[in-house]
Amino acid sequence: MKTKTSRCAGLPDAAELERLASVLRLLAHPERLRIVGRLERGGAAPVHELMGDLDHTQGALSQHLNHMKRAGLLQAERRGKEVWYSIADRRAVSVLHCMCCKKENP
Amino acid sequence: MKTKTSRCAGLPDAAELERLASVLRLLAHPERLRIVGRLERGGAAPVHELMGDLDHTQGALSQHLNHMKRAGLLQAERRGKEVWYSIADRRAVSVLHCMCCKKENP
DNA sequence: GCAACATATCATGATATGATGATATGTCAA
DNA sequence: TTGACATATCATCATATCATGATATGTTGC
Repeated sequence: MKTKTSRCAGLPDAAELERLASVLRLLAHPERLRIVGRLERGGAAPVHELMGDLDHTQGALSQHLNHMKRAGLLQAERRGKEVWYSIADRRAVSVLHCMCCKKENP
Repeated sequence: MKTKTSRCAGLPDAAELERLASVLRLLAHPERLRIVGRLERGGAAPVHELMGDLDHTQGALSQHLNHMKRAGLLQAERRGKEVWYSIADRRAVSVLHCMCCKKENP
């Protein structure tokens, strides 16, 4: 027996692959990778602090944060005037770490 | 002391982040994720076999393969009329596995 | 209410990426 | 050398993404 998926058994289906790809698209951006790294190392932070650490304009940073939040990668919590962001999906950190490994096969 | 990068120490520099992001951009596509999964599970294969397994048109598949090859994610070897592709950068597989994990934090 | 601050959203033009169909190149066998 | 097969590349159009600057919303303290 040889179906179209015989060598792809166990792979996510089309809809799930589309979801995985859409999350990866968000991570596939240098500034957003920096945001993930910053939040991993420095912990949760309000936007203006991230602005200082990462050297973004306010509008651009806010859009990056909101995209990642809507995708579930980050979570946000308002504390008074500030909104504190932190990592909500550990796959963001995992992917960053994966990418920083050596690429060679063992 | 509090520099702009004090909470980002150890993160890759801007050029390296751009390189990581460009590799992730390639993986951030459902069809290319399927190609990685197929090559991981079924091993190296010529293009026409991938075409059958993955249900792509020839031109589209060839372009995906070549993009990933140029980025070093895949490698290609000609055997007679055929060109056999296989995975060259294990990060491709790692990222796919990362993405298939549960997203919840422990 | 108003001022000051923190964050979010919008509008726009520039650039990148993707799908498709056509065409070109390379390899082998007869 | 010709034909058949395998793969690569090209041209084009449609769509998505990005950066930027302007503007809007929400929060607090006075």
